[in-house]
Amino acid sequence: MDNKKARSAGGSRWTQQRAAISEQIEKAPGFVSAQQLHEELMHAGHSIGLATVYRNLQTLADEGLLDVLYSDGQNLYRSCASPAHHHHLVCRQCGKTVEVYGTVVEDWARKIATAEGFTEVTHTLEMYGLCAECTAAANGQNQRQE
Amino acid sequence: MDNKKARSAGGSRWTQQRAAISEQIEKAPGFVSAQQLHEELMHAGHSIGLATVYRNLQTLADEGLLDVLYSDGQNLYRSCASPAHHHHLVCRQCGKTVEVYGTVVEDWARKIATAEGFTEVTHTLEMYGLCAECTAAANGQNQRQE
DNA sequence: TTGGGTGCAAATGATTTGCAACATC
DNA sequence: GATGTTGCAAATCATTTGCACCCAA
Repeated sequence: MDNKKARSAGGSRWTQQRAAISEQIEKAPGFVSAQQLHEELMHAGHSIGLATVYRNLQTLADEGLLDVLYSDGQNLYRSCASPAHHHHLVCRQCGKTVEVYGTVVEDWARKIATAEGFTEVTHTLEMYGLCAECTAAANGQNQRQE
Repeated sequence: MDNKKARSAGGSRWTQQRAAISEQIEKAPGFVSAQQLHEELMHAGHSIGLATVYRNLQTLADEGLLDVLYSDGQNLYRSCASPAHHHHLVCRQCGKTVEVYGTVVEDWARKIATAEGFTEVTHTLEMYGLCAECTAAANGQNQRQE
């Protein structure tokens, strides 16, 4: 659960700061930005430099312990529960996130890429929508908002 | 072909600058950054402000005439040939881009999202890899570079 | 001990914005 | 002629970095 240290790569040390960051991001319900996380950490009583948060977030992401998402001009991070490759279905309205597993996309991507002669293929896939609650809310208040 | 004006939304004017930008980006072989495009325009003899390039790129993208891609801390734009939804397979090395069509991902995404109760689903999918040439080049020079 | 980690503040770099001059409709 | 657009420069803002000090191994 919180024993991320074991999963950490060899080259990096397990400091208090990293522990705090790692812990805090797991509490977050969805994706959070570095700044957001830093603020939360400060409120939680920790005293960590913003740069340290950035540095660790990057390191943790590199080690595969975090998922990264780019949105609105900034990177958002999220604790990555499973080491398995997966995607996200994020609610545009409330931010609710569902982790989606499945090899359909992977297989398809690999097939297409191979057909084109590409190797070392990776991909990024994110899905956005309105979750059930937000859809209901939207319909209840106004037919269409744009 | 180059009659993008017709496709332009009603609220925006078709200025020389927008025409130049629109034209230049169509010549680009792959994705280009705003700065890159601006530089090319200057070289091509046009005198356009960087801000104008940014503004137009955004507008054009909003109108669906351009594809946007975020990579390496900046947005990259590319002329969107077909109005049809498609994805890209980009070579990490040389930037060669292949447009990929197919409904596999779309169908899958819609199915998953619906199952989770989401509506108004959209998604982003980009694929990266090494194209045939770059793969060959990489193998020829060194077994593995990292 | 000792090299990686941290904190701070300054630096960077892409993108945005205020505002007066200007072109398009 | 009115209004959206352009240009420039200054302003933002997320992220990075230099460097002296500190701590985990």
